[in-house]
Amino acid sequence: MSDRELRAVTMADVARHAGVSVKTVSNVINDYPHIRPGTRDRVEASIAALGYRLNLSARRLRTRRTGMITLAVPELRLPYFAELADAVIREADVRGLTVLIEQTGGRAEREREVLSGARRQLTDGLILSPLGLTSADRASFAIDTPLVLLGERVFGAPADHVTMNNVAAARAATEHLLGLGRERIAVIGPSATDTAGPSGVMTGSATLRLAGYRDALKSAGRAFDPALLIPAVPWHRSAGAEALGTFLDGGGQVDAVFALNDALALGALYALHARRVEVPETVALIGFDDVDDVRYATPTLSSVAPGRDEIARTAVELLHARIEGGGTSDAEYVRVVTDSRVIARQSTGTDGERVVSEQPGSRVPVTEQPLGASEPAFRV
Amino acid sequence: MSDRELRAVTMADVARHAGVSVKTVSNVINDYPHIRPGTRDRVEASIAALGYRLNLSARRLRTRRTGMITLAVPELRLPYFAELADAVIREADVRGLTVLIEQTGGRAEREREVLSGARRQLTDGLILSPLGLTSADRASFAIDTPLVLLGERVFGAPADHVTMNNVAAARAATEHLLGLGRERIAVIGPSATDTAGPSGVMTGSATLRLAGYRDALKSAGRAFDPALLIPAVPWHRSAGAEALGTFLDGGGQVDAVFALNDALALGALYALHARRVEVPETVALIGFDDVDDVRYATPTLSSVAPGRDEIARTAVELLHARIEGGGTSDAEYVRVVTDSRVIARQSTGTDGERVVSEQPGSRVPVTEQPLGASEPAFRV
DNA sequence: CTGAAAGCGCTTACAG
DNA sequence: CTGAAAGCGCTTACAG
Repeated sequence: MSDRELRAVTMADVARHAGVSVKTVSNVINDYPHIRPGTRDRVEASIAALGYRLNLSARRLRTRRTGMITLAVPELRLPYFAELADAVIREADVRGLTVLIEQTGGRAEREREVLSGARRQLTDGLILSPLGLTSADRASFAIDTPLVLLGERVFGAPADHVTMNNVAAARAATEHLLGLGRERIAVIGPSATDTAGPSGVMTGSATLRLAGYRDALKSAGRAFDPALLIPAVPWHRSAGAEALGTFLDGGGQVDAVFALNDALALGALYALHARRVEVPETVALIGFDDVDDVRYATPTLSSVAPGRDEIARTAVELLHARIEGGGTSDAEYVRVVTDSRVIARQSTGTDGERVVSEQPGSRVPVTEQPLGASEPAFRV
Repeated sequence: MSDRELRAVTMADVARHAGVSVKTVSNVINDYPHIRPGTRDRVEASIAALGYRLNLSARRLRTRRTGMITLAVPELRLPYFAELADAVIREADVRGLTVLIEQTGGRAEREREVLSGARRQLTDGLILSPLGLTSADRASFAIDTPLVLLGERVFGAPADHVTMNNVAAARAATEHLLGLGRERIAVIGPSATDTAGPSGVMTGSATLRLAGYRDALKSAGRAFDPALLIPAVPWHRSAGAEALGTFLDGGGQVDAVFALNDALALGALYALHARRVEVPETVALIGFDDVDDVRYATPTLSSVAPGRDEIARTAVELLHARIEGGGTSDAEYVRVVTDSRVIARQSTGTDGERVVSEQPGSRVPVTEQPLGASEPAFRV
């Protein structure tokens, strides 16, 4: 005999019981001002007495608001995204928003579904970290719900963007390795196409971080050696271990490794250990993301802290503002680049933890690109 | 000029456009049988032409179903829970359910909120992994929504349970260490109260796993030495590193460590490395949970695979059945114990990966406990 | 299959 | 503040 089968207690019941109008009950529940304390008490007593509970579906039908937002990430089991989700949930909580998490697996098809599928209307807005879709799919992002994009996969879409300071941070990470006197610095994580850079247009974390790496080499007067680029996809530990392992077993010689994310770095560390290569003595190693794990690796892993909490906070703030603002029709969007820091630990010869450098972010308005245009902002 | 401000396209509009009744449109959308193909095509063409989209809030108000379930875990950034959430989302997807994730931080107050707060009605049911609430709070679990409990913190609550095979698996893990000839096996993770066991009633992963450890010692004719219990709370890497570090620095002598979860084990590994203690030569180490990380630790970490995917699948299945069944009023609930396996890796002297033993699970009906009664099922 | 209509439980403009 | 009522967009029993 569950309550669910019975007629629900409604606001009208509460109003009758308390001897007030429905409007007053609604006012009490929604915390509107100008209610006499006595009236409020009476209503609250009636709510308790009748066991009344607000029906959220009814409210939503009326207000067209769900109070929820969606966070769509590739995979929750990747520590970076688990930590990001954690941070987004906390930030949303502060604003009274509830977070729905979608996993896309980094597949373009799932990302499109998240943007315009049936579930889209479960929430008032979307924070999406695309991996499968690219700038070429820009039209897919023109949806009539508030949208904030994360990462560097897509540019020129009609949405606010929050991105890491990839080029500057990668450059600083490379400079850190150069500062240790390392000469042959491998990069784990680019794919074959990143190394080429079709038409010079840069998108994707790999391409941007690679550009930072090349910047650093250039400034130091070092030659860029394509043989030191070690492709690895996806950016999981297993791929990092396999890629570096194969490289080393094939006679590859390096004295430092810049892994394009921490999962790859942890995999690389595993491959180095397995071959009895000393870290940092023989090979120095740095990752990117500064996930919790790196503090407990042996040796502890140097990494780039890309401002995960700032990303979460900014994304929720921007989305919330768009939701409150009511429309997504403004032709002007904002691109926020977060502050990042290079953090040295044992894997680059520092005991304990030391902030080696900081890369300030920025916040700039971006005028919507015509859908046909290419995005020239990030040419090398 | 966003669509959100305009009057929405409704089923009535579609019906008018297609020249059919609203009922027919509803039938098409809900995939009911007995619709002539021609009619279906006409309706679908009208839906496309008008850009119609079903209003989920309206449907929910009518059907009292949300199509969503809540998963409440302590923290998403703990790898075990990130992996569990990942698995639950996949299982729910298969059944057309969407998952809302709540983080409780393991705080009793937040857990109570999840059980009966305003957000409870956002979804049709709840999978909760309690950490703060105990069997003493059993009354809090008597809610009128379908509920599945995870873990071993709470017994006798009016809900289905899915738990790991803690005692048997911990016993097997300890036997694995004994089989290596280890004599002084420390346990990281119990709290002060677990070691005592008030009134002999056992709840909590720590107590159950500790019982398995003692079982194994007893069967092997070894004495139990309370000095080898190393308290560590919460079960994070940092706590594991600190706890074992302090123990070793205080002159503690061990040749093996059983960490009550993998995070503690990874922290312990860090503490051992920091003190140049060789693993597994000097100290063998095994964890519990078999999270992804342990495969990439150096050495790779032995662990207990507790059946995470089975837990996710079973929990979603049970919850789904309760939701479809409509009520939670049956006095009979089910307790599912999953199959587990002890997996040996380098930290216990195995190169590669080897399943050392398997512990079969079970599925038993449980009659609801009177709220006043104590739970005698798991006395030592 | 159709057609007309009730009702889910809110919020909110309206008249006082 | 009150009171009576419209309307959000569905689903579904009802009569055909």
